[in-house]
Amino acid sequence: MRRPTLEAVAARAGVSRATASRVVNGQTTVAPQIRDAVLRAIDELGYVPNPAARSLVTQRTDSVALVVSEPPTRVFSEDPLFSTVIRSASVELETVNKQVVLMLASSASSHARVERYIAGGHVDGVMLISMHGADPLPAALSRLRVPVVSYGRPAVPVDIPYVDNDNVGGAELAVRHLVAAGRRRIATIAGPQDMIGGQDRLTGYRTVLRDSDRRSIVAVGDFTRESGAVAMRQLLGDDPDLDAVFVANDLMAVGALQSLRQAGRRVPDDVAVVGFDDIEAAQYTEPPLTTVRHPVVEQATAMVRLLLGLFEGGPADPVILPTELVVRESA
Amino acid sequence: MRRPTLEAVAARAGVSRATASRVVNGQTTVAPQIRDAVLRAIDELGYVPNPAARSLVTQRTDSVALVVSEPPTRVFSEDPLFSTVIRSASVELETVNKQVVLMLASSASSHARVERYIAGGHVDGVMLISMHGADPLPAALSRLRVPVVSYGRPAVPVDIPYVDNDNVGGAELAVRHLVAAGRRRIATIAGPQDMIGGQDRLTGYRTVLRDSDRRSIVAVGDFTRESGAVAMRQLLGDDPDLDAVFVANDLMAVGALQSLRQAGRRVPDDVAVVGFDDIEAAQYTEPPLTTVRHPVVEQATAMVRLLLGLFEGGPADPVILPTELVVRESA
DNA sequence: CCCTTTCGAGAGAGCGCTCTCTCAGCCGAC
DNA sequence: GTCGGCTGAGAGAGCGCTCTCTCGAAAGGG
Repeated sequence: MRRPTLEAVAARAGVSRATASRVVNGQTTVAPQIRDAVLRAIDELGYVPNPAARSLVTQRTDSVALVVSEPPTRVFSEDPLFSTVIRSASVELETVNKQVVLMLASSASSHARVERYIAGGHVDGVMLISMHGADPLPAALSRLRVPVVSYGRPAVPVDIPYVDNDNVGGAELAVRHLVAAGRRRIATIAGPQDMIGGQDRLTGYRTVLRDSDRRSIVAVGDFTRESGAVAMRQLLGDDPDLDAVFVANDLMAVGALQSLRQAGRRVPDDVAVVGFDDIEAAQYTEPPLTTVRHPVVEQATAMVRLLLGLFEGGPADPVILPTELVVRESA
Repeated sequence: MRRPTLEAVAARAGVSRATASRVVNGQTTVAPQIRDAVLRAIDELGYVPNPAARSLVTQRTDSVALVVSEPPTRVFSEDPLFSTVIRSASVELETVNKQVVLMLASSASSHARVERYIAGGHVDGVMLISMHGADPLPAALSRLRVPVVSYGRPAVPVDIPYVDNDNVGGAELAVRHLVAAGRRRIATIAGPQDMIGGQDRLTGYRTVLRDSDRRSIVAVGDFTRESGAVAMRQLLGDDPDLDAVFVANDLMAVGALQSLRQAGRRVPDDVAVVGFDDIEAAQYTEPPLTTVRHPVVEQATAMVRLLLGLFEGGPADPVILPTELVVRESA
């Protein structure tokens, strides 16, 4: 009781296997009545092409890997960003009938697995989400002669086209907003300095502060809520008179708000807070969080398009998307 | 400049293709020195087996589909549950060297796509996450003669083994806690009644209220934060004297807390609140949310094991995991 | 009316692998 | 010394599909 093959379809329709194949693949050089006969046979037999046989000869698989190269327990489940990227990329790939193979590359052993898998030709291309500077995967994959694109600029210089948002510009937007509101002592909770987002957002902060003749007050977190709370306490200890803080992502900003509340500071009256990312939760904090929005969905979509472009021999130029300040009540 | 084939490996090692294949697949009937010669050839050539050719003959693909059958915009990105399930399932499948193909089946057209894909034999089995009663996918997939398991009991009776938590028992735990605390007017914000979780949690609530001689006060939400806020306002309108509310999931509970705050009710002094799910955010609400925890990671892991068991001809019995009350400050 | 062009359909050679069948060689046993 | 059994290796048939090449027939031009 096997599945019907193209051979069976051809036999039933009274044509050759080649002709049946032509119909299945939508070639136009088939006479209408023959085409109909084949389609009828396909329908009656419930024929579905065998993808393994097909990709054996075409050398294509019509699926792409989405590699999330982060310790999954920490980032993946907590940060809604990942779900959004995965969802948007899936939706976009669906439109061109390609599948997403999801791979989590957390440990060194899974790195090896991913490499082997990609090298095996299971997929036509790779979308890589990796923010850590120390990550060896971008370099390893770029050596594999498989089309690779990255969500976010790779932290190490490597020849992979990427789609990113304007982290520096976004941070500048945020800090300029605080300056314009007359804040004098503007601190920042920076992200990890081995991540591009962490670096660039700190750069933006520094640039604006320098230009507006203010002193920088920096604490460093690791993009988790908890680290934001800790960093905020530290900042308050370092400079009890600070009147604003730019936090490099919303998750840490939520933690910072918590610490400010515990320290008896009113937001925004005593301390103004601006975050970065505009995650869902930013709307529901007390008070609602002013933050820098970057177009996650568009970025994911652009990444998919970039990869599809690569398949066709298109250009491999990075794409940078603009950011936007969303003013709520926290600043 | 093609990739090396098994033929090339065999030639270099001076053996037949069959012997090279034996080495690659770890068969023991190969003499040590020949085995070493083959391994050396593999290493020198950088040989990686072609998965399409292999699965053409073995009829296996070593990958499984994870089908998320929900309108993705609404549930997927907002509910951290999904990320956790996806992550846990991926990690578990990694241990047996199988890949996850992620498929979002939101619209009718994507349902068809998923069906075609599964029918095409792209994957060895399917893990289905579908909570909606009206969803035709579980029934469709169960007809396909492919091993299928479900995360959560399918809403329509269909012959698919599943892994679920004890929704009824969990709700009873929550409501009994409120009764024990001396609450008299215990309302509930139920989930959608076309979802199993929605139904069962309401059943649990009703059972305990009946047994403890209290009147039930019900509003229905759709598991989103927003709907929780709306339902809470409605409940306060219906019965301003209510002193407790059991909310069928944490996301709605967060919305409910917001409405309670806006209505000037203190939690838990005026109104006690118990949620369900124990999502990350439950720890960070004002006040921290008392809720029913169910083991999401374990459930996902059990689902994978169930599917792997099916591959080996194992039993197809549903698995029900216990729930646990996490007491924080809201009740 | 014949030859060339075009169009539609078939034949058949692979794609790279697994796996059964076959067989050579070597051992021990009678 | 011969024979049976067993181990290790090769030959070769497919898995189901695509795609080039070939060819017949119909159509059009000289």
